[in-house]
Amino acid sequence: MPELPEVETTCRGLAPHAIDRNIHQIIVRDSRLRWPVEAAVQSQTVGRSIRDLIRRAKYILFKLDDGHLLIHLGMSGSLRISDGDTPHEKHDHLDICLDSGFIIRYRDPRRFGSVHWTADDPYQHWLLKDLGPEPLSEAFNGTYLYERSRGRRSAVKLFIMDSHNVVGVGNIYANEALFLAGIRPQTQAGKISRPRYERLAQSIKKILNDAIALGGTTLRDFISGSGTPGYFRQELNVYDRGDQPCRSCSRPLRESVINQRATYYCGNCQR
DNA sequence: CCGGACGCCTGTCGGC
DNA sequence: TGCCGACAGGCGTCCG
Repeated sequence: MPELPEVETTCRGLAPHAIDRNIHQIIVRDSRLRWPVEAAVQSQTVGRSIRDLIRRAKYILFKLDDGHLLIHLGMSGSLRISDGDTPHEKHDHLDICLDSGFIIRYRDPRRFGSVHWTADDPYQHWLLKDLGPEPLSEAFNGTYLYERSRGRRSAVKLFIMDSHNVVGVGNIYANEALFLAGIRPQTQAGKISRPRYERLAQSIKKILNDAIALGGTTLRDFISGSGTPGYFRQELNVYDRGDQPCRSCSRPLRESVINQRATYYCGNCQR
């Protein structure tokens, strides 16, 4: 599913088509997403203009003249620009029809994503209000991770995937960042030193920035807002490379499971 | 409070 | 070829 770079890429792809366009119509073909699509998503948005598109964590915020649309892509969701003549396909659950004739089309086979409307400060929405800092902000750094992790006994991989601690880091980039930082994923978060957290924070920033620069990672079906795949897959050092040679030391990579999630690391380079 | 497991849902892939 | 289980990029909720 989309992690931060894929959501950012989606946002950037949509923005030129979306900003300053008026919402002409919203078609909801299936409201049974992670959270039911409420009537307000249609009733409060039609006739409004989109003034900005902002990413917060893995949410895409459509700033309207009045209120905000919030969209999360879940595990299998995508938002892409479609021309008005393209017929909808299976799993195309919602269309945002613009006055330009283009459609922002939401597809989500597994329906783990969701769409909301809020009149109030979107950052105070119940789904957003308890989120941790953005990983690419200055507030996120080694000192923050170090202090936040004291006394935590869970695996560092889970610690950085917990959106209360830092947002946007999913399974792919958690694996990749820990490889770059030379830290074993199963290490207890509370036992890692400050200098190692400095390196981990920098690794997370680097991996996310590099992935954004290449349009994200396409494993099977991710496509950007403008319809192109991401090219970061070829840059992955460990994810989905169990038993293949480490790109740094050539020893076979290891694969294990942490909290029901596939975990990849190099037993030699990561300690 | 913390940590871990579960479930939501569909599609795909590997093994038999 | 067909069936069946495992697994997949997330995350809110529940339980101990």
